[in-house]
Amino acid sequence: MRPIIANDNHSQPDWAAMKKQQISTTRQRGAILDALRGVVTHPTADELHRMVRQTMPNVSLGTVYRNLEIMSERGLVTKLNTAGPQMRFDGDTRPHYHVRCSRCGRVDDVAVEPVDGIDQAAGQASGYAITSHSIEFEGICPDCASGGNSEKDST
Amino acid sequence: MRPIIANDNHSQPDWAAMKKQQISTTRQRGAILDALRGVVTHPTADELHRMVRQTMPNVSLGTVYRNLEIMSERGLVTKLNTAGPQMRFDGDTRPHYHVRCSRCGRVDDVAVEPVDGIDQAAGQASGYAITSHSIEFEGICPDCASGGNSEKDST
DNA sequence: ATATCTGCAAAAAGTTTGCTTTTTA
DNA sequence: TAAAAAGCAAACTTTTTGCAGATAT
Repeated sequence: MRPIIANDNHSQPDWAAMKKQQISTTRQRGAILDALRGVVTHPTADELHRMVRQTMPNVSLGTVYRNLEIMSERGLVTKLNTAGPQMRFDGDTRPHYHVRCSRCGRVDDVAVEPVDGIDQAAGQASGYAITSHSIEFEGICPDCASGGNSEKDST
Repeated sequence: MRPIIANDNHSQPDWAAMKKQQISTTRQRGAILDALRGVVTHPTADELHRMVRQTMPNVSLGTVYRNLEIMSERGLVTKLNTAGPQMRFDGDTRPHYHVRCSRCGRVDDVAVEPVDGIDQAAGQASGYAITSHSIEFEGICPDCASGGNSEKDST
């Protein structure tokens, strides 16, 4: 069970990654990437906007969207296709699976080994040229299970 | 490879299923369920609306949404969490996986055996009480691969 | 008869876009 | 100083909702 640790002590944003991808290194972009990498959750654009605003109060939501888009194109972050009406983003671009709490909507990583050979089987069964797959588990998170929290309800 | 066949000759809508689920049997609801069961694709609400309108021209989009919602709650249809901005629906409620064409956005069934034991592994790894999982493959569909069509582009 | 449902239109929610000014290379 | 990006607001797309009239049990 490989722990997926958040990168919490940011002295400097990861300008190197941006330079390598040939996108300009703006303060906002740095802050957005930092915020996303600083959490193990999978925030929506709006949540990220609120996070970034704590240190940079007039970043606009449009900027957050634009940067998440460009950074996902360049492989610095990942767009998640989880259930629910909003896009979610992941600062960990290594392949891994996700689980969504059907009660509160929270999305966590699942550290199981990638299922092997399934892309090939799916290719044969469907006739598609498969490039990847994603798995989303659904269940009740520990917090919700322990009677605790009773947030959103996003089933 | 179990073929998933569409139910194309509808003499009568499936009133029995609705009665069993205690929801009233309206013409619109019957037509929507019929339309969805009549295709192997996974239409959006809007596509379904257009399909139903061919035989029932003043069904409203709101009615389509409301019925898909209630029928998915009662297990007559399934809401799909595929990538892309729109919800898609599936008239086949048996557990199975899906593949989405990254070029044209089309979504098909994938007849591979459900991966066994993975829910338990995910439960241990995450601490969630897992109830289910879904897999979405991504790739290029045969039509797009053969140079043919060049529709939406929904990557 | 009464509860449920429909059609319509307006409202919400989420995301994208146009434009002007500011920042980066 | 030319190209890219930010901020702001308006536009767009998809889904939900309120309400009056119609339909189902």
